[in-house]
Amino acid sequence: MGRQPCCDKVGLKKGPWTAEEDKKLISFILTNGQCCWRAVPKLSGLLRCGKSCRLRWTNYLRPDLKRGLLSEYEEKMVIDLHAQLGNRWSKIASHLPGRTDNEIKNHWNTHIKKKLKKMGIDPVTHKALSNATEQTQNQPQQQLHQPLEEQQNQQPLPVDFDHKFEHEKSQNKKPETSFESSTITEAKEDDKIIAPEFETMELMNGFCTDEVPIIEADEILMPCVPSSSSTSTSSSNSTNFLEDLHLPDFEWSCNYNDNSINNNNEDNMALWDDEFISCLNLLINDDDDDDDKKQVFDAPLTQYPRMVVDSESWACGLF
DNA sequence: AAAGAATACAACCGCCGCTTC
DNA sequence: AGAAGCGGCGGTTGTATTCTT
Repeated sequence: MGRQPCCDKVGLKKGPWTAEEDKKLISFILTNGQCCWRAVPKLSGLLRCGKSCRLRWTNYLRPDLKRGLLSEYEEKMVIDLHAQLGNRWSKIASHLPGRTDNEIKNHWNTHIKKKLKKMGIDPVTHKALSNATEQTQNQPQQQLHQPLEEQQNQQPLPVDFDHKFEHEKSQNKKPETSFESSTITEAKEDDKIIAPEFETMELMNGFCTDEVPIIEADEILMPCVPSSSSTSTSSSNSTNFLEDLHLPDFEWSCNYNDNSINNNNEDNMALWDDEFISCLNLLINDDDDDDDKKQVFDAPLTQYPRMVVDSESWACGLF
């Protein structure tokens, strides 16, 4: 006998989330933390299944998400990680703070794939397209989940490491991957840090940087001030109301993923600062007359003991 | 200006491994 | 021990937006 079903699937709402639903979900999670997703819809009054709530939160509502296009640096990270991990988007995403697997997957399918093809690189094998095309055309589905071991035998084409990224790397806080010690053979296990090897990559010189707006590092890691450069062109009526409200962007700790240092939580994230909280107040209280919701975020942060605000916990989806 | 095509991305679906009972 | 649920993941789809003609 297993557990109770997560939700009876009758009468559940599907499709795009409304601002009202978002508010409910945010309010619930900020006051209760992420407990079991099964319980979230019932307790928060949402007519969604827990899975849908989790997805909405992790892919869209989480305050630690970066918005906008992936920077060139991030894009190269993705390419290199993809060369090593294949379509394991969540693993790839775990190396890119503030990015979700869904976002990376979408970006890969819409931008990077095309770029690589344009550059003559097969996006699946990361080898020169002339050979790889024939291969993939003959065996179209085969390598989507190519095992790591196999990929290690098919090293990606060498790509030059653009000096621009040296700069971006230094600006972009310390990446959790170590570029210096990187070789593909170091990628022993999925969960170990897998280091890109940009130093030896030369093909990236052909990267069409003019096709993609370059986001400078200081645009990616904004200080915690309301963003005036939201990428949203359609404001107001969408479910994208978080952007409309110009919630503060989010700054990762320099020592993201550095367990030895992360014990000291309070310095790690500037997320829950006063400004963010006041934005949330706006978010929750802006249009309803539901008085008992008001002041939810007026209280000091210490009243939310379940929220551990270090970046690692956020990254792990834990409170 | 309008229509059709292309693009971007949020959300869903289904599978899988782990956990619970 | 094994049936069944849960959470997470990757693939796919639907739709809104942007671009092109």
